[in-house]
Amino acid sequence: MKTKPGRGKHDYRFFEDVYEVVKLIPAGRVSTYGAIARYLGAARSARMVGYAMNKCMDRPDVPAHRVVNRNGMLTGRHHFSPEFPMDERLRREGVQVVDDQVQEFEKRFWDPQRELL
DNA sequence: GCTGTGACTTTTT
DNA sequence: TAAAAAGCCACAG
Repeated sequence: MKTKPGRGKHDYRFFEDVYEVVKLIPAGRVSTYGAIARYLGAARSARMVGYAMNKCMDRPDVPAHRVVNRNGMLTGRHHFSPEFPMDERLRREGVQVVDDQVQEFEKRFWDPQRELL
């Protein structure tokens, strides 16, 4: 991803690239804000990834529930609709979640840098 | 174009 | 070991 050809550096949309990566996360797997930020070449912009997620709530095509913090904790569950909670969506995909914590997080972790190359 | 902000992460008390 | 502080930066107003 990163900057697309033909698109000036000024027009670079960080959020758009975040969404693209998030959409690539396979069902039943989870990734982290930091990993996504690193893959996009903005290692110090992990917060921005979370910020992007906040804005993507009106985008059904972005599985924001598969993005957690580096400890596998569902820090953003309160931003989801109460009728479709983050942990419930994950469980439906086969991810065990106990007390806002992804179980076997290291095995579920999906690193775009490694998996996507 | 300056200011505040945040679904993070790392370092320092 | 747990809590607090500090970097970090794209985006919105």
